[in-house]
Amino acid sequence: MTRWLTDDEMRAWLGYRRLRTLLDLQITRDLAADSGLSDADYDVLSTLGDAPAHRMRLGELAASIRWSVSRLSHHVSRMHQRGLVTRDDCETDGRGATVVLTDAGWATIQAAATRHVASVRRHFIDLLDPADLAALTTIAGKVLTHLDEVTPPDPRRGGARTQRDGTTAP
Amino acid sequence: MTRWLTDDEMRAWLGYRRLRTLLDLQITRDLAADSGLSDADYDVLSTLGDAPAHRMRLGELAASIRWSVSRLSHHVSRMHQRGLVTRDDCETDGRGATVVLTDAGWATIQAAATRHVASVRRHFIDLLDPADLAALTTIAGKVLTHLDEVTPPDPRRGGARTQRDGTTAP
DNA sequence: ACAACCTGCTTGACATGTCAAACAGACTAG
DNA sequence: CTAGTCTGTTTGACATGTCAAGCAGGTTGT
Repeated sequence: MTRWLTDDEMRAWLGYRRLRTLLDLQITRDLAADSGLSDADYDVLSTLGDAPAHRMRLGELAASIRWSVSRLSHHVSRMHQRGLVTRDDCETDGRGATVVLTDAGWATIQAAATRHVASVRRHFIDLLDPADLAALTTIAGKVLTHLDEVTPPDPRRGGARTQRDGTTAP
Repeated sequence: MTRWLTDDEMRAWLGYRRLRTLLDLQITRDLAADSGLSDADYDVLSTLGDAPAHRMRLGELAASIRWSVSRLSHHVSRMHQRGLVTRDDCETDGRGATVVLTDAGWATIQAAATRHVASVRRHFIDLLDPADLAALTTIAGKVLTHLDEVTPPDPRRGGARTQRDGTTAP
C-alpha cells in the first residue's frame, strides 16, 4: 500500500524541485552571460584553480567533481580547443593524464569566480537569513549522510558497495 | 569589491549543490531501475496523467514542466516510438498539436508513481522532520518569489520581460 | 621473465538538449 | 479579400552526456 505525500510533504518536495530547476537555470544563465562559461566549465576550472600547481590527474579531478572519467575526457578536449586547459603526461604513471590550467584558464576562472559569487548571493544566499542557512545545512547533512550509506562515494575506500537488495557486488 | 561567502554560507551553498547532484542522481537511478523511465519521461507522463482526458496542448505541456517547446516536440517523438503517448491534431487550431496519453502510457505512469513516491520518501522526505520540511518550503518560497520577479514565468501574462540590463525586450 | 590480469584514459556510437530556420495556419489593417 | 505579420510546432545541425569497447602501461604470480 502506497503512502502518498501529505500536503506539507508535497509542498516541500515540489518546492525543492522548482527551486532546483529555476535556480540552476538562472545561475547557469548568469554564468554564461557574465563569463562565457557553462556550469561544467566552471566546475572544472574552479577545482583546478584550487589544486596545487593548478594541475590534477584526470581521474582525481573527475572523482572530485563526481563526473565520469569519460565525460571529463571529452570535456577537457573541448576546453583544450578553447585554450583553457592543457593535457600533460603524468610523470609517475605512463598511462596517466594530468590536466593543467593555462594562463588564460587561470585568468578566466578568477574573473568568473567574482561574478559567480555575486550571482549566487543575489539569487540565493542573500535572500536567506541565518536560520534558513542553518536549516538548509542540516537538511543537506541528513540527506547526504543517508545517500553516502546507500551508495558510498568511493567504493574503493568506503568498503564493499551495497546493492539495492542488500547483497554485495562480485 | 567582492563579498565572498562566509563559512556558514559556503556550507549551505555546497550542501545544496551536493544535495542536488546526489539526490537527483539517486532518484533518477531508482526511476530507471524500477520503471524504465527517465526523469523527463516521468515529468511528461505524470503531467499528462493529471490533465483532463489525459491530453494537453504541446505548448501548454511544455510551459507547465518548463521545457522549451522544441525539447518537448523531440521528446514526444521518442515517447511516441515507445508507445507511451500519441500526437493528435488540435480541433480549435489547425496548427496545434495535442499530446495524448496512450493506455500503455497511463498504465506505466500509474505503476511508476507508486514506486517513485517510495523512492522520494526513502531518500528524502522520510529523513526530514516537520520542521525541516517547513524550513525547506520557506526557503523555496523566498527564492522562487525572487526568481519570478527577475524572470517572469510567462512573459505574455506577466507584463514586459525585464532584461539583465534593465531595458525591455523589443 | 612473462603471461594474465588490472587500471587509467581515450574513443566512437548513440541519446538527449539547444538554437535557429522553416512552415503552415491564424490574425489584422487596409 | 489579401498582404503582412504573428504563432504554434517541427526540423536539422550541432553541443554535450552516457555507455561500452579499445588500448597502452602497470602489476602480479609463478
